[in-house]
Amino acid sequence: MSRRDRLRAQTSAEIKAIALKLMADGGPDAISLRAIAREMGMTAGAIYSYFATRDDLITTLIGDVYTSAVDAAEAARDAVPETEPGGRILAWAQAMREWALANPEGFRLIYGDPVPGYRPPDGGPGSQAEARACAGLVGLVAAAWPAVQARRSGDRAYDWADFDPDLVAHVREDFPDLPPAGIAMTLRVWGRMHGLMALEIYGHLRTLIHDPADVYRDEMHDLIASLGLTT
Amino acid sequence: MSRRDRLRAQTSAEIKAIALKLMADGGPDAISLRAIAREMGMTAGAIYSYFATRDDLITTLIGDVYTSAVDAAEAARDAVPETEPGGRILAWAQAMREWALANPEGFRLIYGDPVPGYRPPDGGPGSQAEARACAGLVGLVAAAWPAVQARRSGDRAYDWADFDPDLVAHVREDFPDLPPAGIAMTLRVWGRMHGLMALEIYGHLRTLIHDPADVYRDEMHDLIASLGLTT
DNA sequence: TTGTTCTCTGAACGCCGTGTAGAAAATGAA
DNA sequence: TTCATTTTCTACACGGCGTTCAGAGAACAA
Repeated sequence: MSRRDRLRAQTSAEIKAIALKLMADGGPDAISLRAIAREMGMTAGAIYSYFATRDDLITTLIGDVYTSAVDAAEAARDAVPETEPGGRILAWAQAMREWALANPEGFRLIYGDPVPGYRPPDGGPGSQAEARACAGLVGLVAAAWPAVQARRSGDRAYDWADFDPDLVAHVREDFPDLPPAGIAMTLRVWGRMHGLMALEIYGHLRTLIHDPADVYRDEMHDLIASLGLTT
Repeated sequence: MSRRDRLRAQTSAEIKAIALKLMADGGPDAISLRAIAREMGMTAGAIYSYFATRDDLITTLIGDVYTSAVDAAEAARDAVPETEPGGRILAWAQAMREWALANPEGFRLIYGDPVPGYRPPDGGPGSQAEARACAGLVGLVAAAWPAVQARRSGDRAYDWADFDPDLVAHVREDFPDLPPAGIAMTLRVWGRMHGLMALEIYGHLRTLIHDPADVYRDEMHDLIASLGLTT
């Protein structure tokens, strides 16, 4: 790695760091090439030596931010022994919510419209982080599957063909005992964790309840119970 | 209502209609005063005779769009007899999802970051429509409350003081038998309906599952069952 | 040293929201 | 009808944005 490469990596990291700072201060909309360049004592055009377009920069940021969120969730999950699948789910859920509250703009970046006009590319670093998050959730559901199976009833019969082939391949390799319905259940779990979190971050609960933490905790306990687990 | 007032109302309606069309075509970001004026054969400044600022227009649009969503949900709910509280919940949920799929940009407008830099005012028409939606959900939960109460356990003890005074006043007037925990349960129901919908609209399920409809239906059936109801 | 590659500037283009000054039109009273 | 008032709209300006492009200058490899 030559000196030039080092400088390049350093500048690239500085661009991303300033972008994150701007986002933390003024929301995702505050990420503008001109503002970043201003902060760095450069002109906006110079950034095009590092990122082909603004959306490229956003895509990279989404990957970084998403990765940090999943890191936090995985760490919290792994702090609970595997013998407590319910506790691991709760830990994951709470870690995600706490991360979201600490990084609301990051949450918007990942799960909302990141920035005016941005459209996520297929297979970007954001997708990779999302795949990691999805894999983590599948693992949590797989660990609970024996309990889940005992109470499931009335759900639609799912087939591997209902899901993305890549996802199916990973799941069947890592969790050979999990049937297609396990993926469907994973998506439901994800949705259930996401719902109250999204409403809270986007301010829809703020005017209704003083502290949504208890409601979220109750909901997660009910989720775990509905999977046939205990905490 | 004078001729001038009529013309004014008509122009105002045209501005909103064009804004909605632009939004449907190119997403919420496509709503720009200049684009609207261009479409109307006017200059951007003229719009300031009708809306003090762009955010004012957005606020009005949010109110309209939210109202149309709640109208759809209420109509679907009322098509199911009151003797089937579970069916009414399902109808509401399905109507909401179908509305969201038919108006994804509207969903983003209501539940996401509507437009760069926009911050919702307190007590705007959006809040009113949200209050209607909230009231509808409280009603659904209140109708199910006897069944819910029989299965609830382990939840935190809630107090009226935990919630917004206005909301509490309305609830206690309309549903005198509903305890504070009923509001908490309503928020949980809302979150549960919202989660998968938000993930789907923002494209996070698209790459994982071909048709999220079944997963959403299963989740809503489980929600209804968890309230002690049947469908 | 020379030739190449990379980085950055500065200016330009066309978008945007927002103001302001003044023209033009509609209105209501005399 | 005439005139003053109110409302609506244009024209222009300001600063912001992403993006492109020619060219200056520095860093590199030979």
